[in-house]
Amino acid sequence: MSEHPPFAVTVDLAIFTIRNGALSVLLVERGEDPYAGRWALPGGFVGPDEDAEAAAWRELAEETGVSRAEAGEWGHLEQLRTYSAPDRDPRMRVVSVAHVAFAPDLPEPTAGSDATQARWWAVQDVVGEDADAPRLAFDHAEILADALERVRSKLEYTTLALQFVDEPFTLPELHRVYAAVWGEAPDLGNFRRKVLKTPGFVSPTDEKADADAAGGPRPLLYRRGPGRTLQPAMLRPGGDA
Amino acid sequence: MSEHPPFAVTVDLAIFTIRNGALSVLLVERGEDPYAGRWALPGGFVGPDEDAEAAAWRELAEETGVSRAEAGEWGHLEQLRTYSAPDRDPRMRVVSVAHVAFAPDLPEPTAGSDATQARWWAVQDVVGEDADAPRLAFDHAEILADALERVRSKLEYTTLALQFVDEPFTLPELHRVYAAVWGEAPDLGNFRRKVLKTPGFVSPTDEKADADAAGGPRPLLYRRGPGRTLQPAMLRPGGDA
DNA sequence: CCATGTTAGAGTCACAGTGACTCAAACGAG
DNA sequence: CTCGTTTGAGTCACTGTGACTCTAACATGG
Repeated sequence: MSEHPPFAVTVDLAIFTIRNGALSVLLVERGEDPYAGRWALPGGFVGPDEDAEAAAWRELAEETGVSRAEAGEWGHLEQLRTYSAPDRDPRMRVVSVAHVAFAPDLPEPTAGSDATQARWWAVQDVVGEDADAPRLAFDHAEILADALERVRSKLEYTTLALQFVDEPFTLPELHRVYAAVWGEAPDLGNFRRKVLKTPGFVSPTDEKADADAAGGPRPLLYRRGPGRTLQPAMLRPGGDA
Repeated sequence: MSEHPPFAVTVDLAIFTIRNGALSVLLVERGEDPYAGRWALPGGFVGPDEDAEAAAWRELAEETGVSRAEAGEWGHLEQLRTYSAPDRDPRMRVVSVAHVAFAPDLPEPTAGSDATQARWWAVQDVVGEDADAPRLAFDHAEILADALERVRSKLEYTTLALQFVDEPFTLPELHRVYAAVWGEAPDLGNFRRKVLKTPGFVSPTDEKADADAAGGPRPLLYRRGPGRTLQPAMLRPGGDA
């Protein structure tokens, strides 16, 4: 009872956004061993006077280069799960409380202190088994896979997609969020019906979007509604897995 | 970068079962300060060579008095979330990886080393605001509330209810699991239709249960099916909250 | 042995939500 | 002005659900 082994506690973040129509995640290149030169999820140690969530917010603000107050306005952050395999860090015993964060399109990030550079990666280019896909450091490939599953399933039963668009937005824009995250989007007509019939999902404005080079009518603009859950859920097209 | 504050890492378990038709949770009475005499969730420190899940399995076996191999057969255990408020333990910085476990009716438990006694509590008697409801130690009331929400929602979209019954079982028995966990049960006829139409939920046998003192036809016996998810979900009767 | 109360399980009906469509109108580009 | 694209309205068949009813199988008490 008196010999508790010493642990270090960190947070790791899977920060998602949508860039150029593709779901993207922020990765940092490690500057030091172990895994020097490999890409990793941003993260850091939990401070003596903060809990894991506060540490995650702090890292989110640092890593994206916006102030913490600003981050609180647009961002959504939640705990994912904790990874604690004894050998996940070769140096010492490190337990990581992983978090997931969502944000609308952000500027190119600035590198943190312990990383040489940071940039957005299309998720497809990271989880793929291609030769040029980066092999992530530590167990971050597993964390990213879990985070990805979390985002995809949360789109089903919450209004989380709103976190990926800037206000005001159009329904086709919101529809493209689903397309980017799920890889496959529901039928646009049915999607509109579902969103508009769900109380509190979006609130309409009486304005129309600016003209689009692609042609077509100018779609109506909406704002985020107060609703947080979808009942019943929006179903993934091929989502039996 | 070189001064990482020292943390202790523990696991806490919310172990649920159904006793006398009521959802119940295992609590231990603390024998020492802090919170001596108060009831708490069972738990313990994560060992140097195990991850949090292994520690949780070990504690589950210890606390319920069955061997770990046996526990693996009937039990289901999963990580809930991690609690890391800086002041959650007055002695030192302790981060707890909480887990949830489900089991069919178990014998009265044996006390662990650091607890004077352990027993099953009906969940209703613990979360209630009654005068004789125990005030749980640490932040365990919050953990229990989160665990309870996890069980209730998992019943909706998984076949988790199977973990609460012994094989073979009848559909009315399974129905009473939903009644106990949700407080309110769906209509029995509709429940049967839903369960039987869901592929892989239950597999029928050609035997009937023994006679019941309450009368009525002897219900058919079933076994657990291989399916793990429900699509679409089973809806809670008043479950808008 | 019969009447009575209880319960398992089958079945019915109306309704909400969904997938897969079609169609008209609004727009930019050539 | 024409053509291709896109928004948004609308239709139709089908699935799943909630709220029922009805019958038959049981135990118990007279």
